[in-house]
Amino acid sequence: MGEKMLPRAERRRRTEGRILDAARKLFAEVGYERATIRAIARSAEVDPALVMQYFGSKQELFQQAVRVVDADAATGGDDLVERLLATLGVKLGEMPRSSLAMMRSMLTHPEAAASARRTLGAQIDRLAESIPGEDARLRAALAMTVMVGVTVSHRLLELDELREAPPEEIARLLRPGLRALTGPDVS
Amino acid sequence: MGEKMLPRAERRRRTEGRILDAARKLFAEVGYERATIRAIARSAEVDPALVMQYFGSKQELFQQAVRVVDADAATGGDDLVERLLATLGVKLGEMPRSSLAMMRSMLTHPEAAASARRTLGAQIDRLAESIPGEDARLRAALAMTVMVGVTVSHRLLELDELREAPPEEIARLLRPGLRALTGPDVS
DNA sequence: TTTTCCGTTCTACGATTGTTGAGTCAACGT
DNA sequence: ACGTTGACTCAACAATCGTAGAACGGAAAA
Repeated sequence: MGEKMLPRAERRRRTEGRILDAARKLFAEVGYERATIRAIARSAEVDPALVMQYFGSKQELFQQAVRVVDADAATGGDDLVERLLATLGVKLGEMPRSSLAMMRSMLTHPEAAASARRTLGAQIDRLAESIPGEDARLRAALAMTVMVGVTVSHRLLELDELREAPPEEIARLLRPGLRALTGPDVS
Repeated sequence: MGEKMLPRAERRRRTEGRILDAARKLFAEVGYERATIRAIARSAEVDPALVMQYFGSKQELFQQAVRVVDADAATGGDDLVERLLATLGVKLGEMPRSSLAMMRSMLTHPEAAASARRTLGAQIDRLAESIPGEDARLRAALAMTVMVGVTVSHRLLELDELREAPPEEIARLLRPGLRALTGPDVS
């Protein structure tokens, strides 16, 4: 029908991509445990066994699905706080599926938790470099904590109050607090 | 050995309590899906079938386990922000097991998510009454969002940076941001 | 005591899960 | 043209899950 005959390598790349996309979608929607390999395969229009053959195990499929390209330094020129708000996706309402997949599972799946701690740790390190004072790391951690809270509440819990509000409004209200955290002066 | 002969009603109450405690413990530690009825029963030193007989289903057991007494207005005299920080348990490092159980599962278990939304919504309502301005609800929601972030990162993800920090320090750094959110003046 | 009740356990069912190995068929190298 | 590779499917296994029903045994009621 719609699928023409393609060279083997190309065809493989595409199905592998379809599987990864379906995996990211389902992991992000229902988390690691409830995202069945069978459901993922069905969503990718593929036999469940193929998923195993390509990725070895559900565990490895998950790891590959949440592996991030880590290219969020795109908006690098801006202010520190502005970069945070942009990364949060609060301005555009968008966010990479892989990150959502990781966050959805981080409370119930040990490997996802480890992955989340690693990612958060790295961002805390990077953030702490731009913060003066001895408690730079703690401040950075708390800033990331705010990001986690907003993302979880907005994107995963889908709290009405946040979904209804315009992104710029959220960013505007969050700004002072983040400045107080990352800035040098605290009462 | 240690268990004396007790009147039937009393004995029932105790085992039921043991089951609920074990359920709260496991739900809080590994979340709804991974907290097996068999594991809960083993932790309560009881046969799995008994759990079913008492609570009907795993779903009902969970609901009863996370049902909160909602008595956190104890520290009612304090300031608004101080009450928030106290409720967060950031000062004492404690938090009710039932709340942790609910939060652990809220991203992957639909009913837990609904329960979390309900609880958060109620607290947002209560908080919004003390906040002036038209965006009171959004401000209240964002304040709760911060609480969610800190709790998730600290108590559930067990982020090193937060675990190592003294609670008062965390409260001190969070205060300005929460004041900016709940207070009347924003830049 | 005898009989009824009920806290508790034993055993098992059916469904679903991750995972495996044999099999099919078209695309490839020669 | 031909044998081989590799993408892909079929069917099944073992384990684990929530759950149901029958049975035991001691406490309560008669």
